[in-house]
Amino acid sequence: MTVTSVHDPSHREALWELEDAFERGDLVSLFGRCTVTYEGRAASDLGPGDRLVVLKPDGAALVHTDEGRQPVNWQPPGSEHRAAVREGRLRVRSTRSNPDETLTVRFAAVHQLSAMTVTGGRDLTLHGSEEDLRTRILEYPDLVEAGFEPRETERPSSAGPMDVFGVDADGAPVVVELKRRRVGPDAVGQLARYVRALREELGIESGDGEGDTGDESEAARDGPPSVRGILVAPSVTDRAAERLADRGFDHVALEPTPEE
Amino acid sequence: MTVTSVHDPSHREALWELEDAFERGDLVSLFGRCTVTYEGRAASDLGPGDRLVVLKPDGAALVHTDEGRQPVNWQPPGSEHRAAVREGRLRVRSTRSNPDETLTVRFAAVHQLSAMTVTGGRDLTLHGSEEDLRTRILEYPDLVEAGFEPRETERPSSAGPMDVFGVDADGAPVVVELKRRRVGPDAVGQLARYVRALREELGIESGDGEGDTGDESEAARDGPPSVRGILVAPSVTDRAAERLADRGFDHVALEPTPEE
DNA sequence: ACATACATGTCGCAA
DNA sequence: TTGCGACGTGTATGT
Repeated sequence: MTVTSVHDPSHREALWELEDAFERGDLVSLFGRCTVTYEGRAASDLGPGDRLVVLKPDGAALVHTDEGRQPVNWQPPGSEHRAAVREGRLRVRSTRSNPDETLTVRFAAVHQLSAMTVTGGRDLTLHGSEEDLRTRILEYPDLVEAGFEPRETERPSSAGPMDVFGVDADGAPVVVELKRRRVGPDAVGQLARYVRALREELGIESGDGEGDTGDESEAARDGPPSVRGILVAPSVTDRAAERLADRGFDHVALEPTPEE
Repeated sequence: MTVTSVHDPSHREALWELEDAFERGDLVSLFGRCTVTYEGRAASDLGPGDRLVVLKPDGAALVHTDEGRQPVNWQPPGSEHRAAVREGRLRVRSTRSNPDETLTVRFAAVHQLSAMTVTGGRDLTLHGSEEDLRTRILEYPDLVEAGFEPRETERPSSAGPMDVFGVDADGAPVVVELKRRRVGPDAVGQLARYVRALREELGIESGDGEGDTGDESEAARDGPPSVRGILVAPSVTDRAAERLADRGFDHVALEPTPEE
């Protein structure tokens, strides 16, 4: 079954098993009492305690306590695991460069070590992402607005690619920003950057500005159609709604997948 | 030693051990061949393969393949684990509400099950965060600018709390936005929101505007001191630098911790 | 519970 | 390699 398992190994036994597991490219799970130090983008110290250490053949390292979704310490894939016995204790060290980072786990005791050769798929099929929302809109553009016509996705601009570019029923250019979930003010800023970039590109006077003082939102009412901005998201926070209004943008409430 | 470990248990044995482990509040590590389905904020399916499943007493659940720092599937803390045998197979299900989410792991075979009662600290001391950067600046304000005087941290505004508020050598109000690492355009937008909010609050005409057309950044030279914006970060991207210039903001290159 | 911003975010993609 | 934005982001904090 290609699973190795050792209960309460000596530090030296644990070292042998670890080195064999690294050699085989196994996924390793290590229970033990240990301290952890990290130095790299930041630096951290973790005092003695029981933890679960996971060492992956791709270089990823995870140190988990009994709480939280996040590891208390970790190392990204691409790192290199090394094990050694120093002063009679097992020490596992994972390092990478760019940036230079080192994770060191020093064991007071190893309670359990397991290693498994992994086979089988790792492809996840996910539904409900922003891409699903885009697909949905391209298939049913009227969900955005009656008469809306998508022209391009990921359209490039000086501010980066806009999610969907199209024209409204009056032929006015429309920038659509998609979010799969409720959004805050940041998304409005993003949309604003795209709209602004497109206005510059099209040589349109930014008549309604960026709403810097919040009192210019009516400037676009009468003139020729400028570039419109539409934020498509399930919902928006109050502050986001304010900023949308300031900028003269619209919000369309839409879920990435149809409601049941 | 409070570690339970079972090699190649039957599905029913695995169930018993799991239930005991849940009862004890153990941290569980489970090697096995399984499929995973998730339904909640999104929905996903994962075909058969060998995986490491971690079940924490706080409700967190993690499904790891042999690759990546991130679990391929998970459930946040606060969820409830339940185990059962259905059609002769072990099934582990973790659910939570708000939002309603369910993670289901169906095992074809359990290779290894370990459970550990966790003791010891889980407090991490971390250095190099944004808070360290703030501390550094409050201690040595000249790092921001000669004559800079911090007045308040987390100062409230209609756009949210600004990292540091102070005055420059001329007595002009200054909003400082801190970032612990190299930043993109989003950070400039954040700073702009705070500056804008403070200008409104102080009743200052936004004379130098937002630099919408990029040619007004000198407007503030002669008039009374307006609100300045300073972005303190190790470095900025080109696009962020552009936006800083547009808005008439300054960038100060500074690391969260002194260089060695 | 909601809103907001940080994070050693991680991850994927494109220039 | 860097830049940029999505993510079932998670996590803490304030309201």
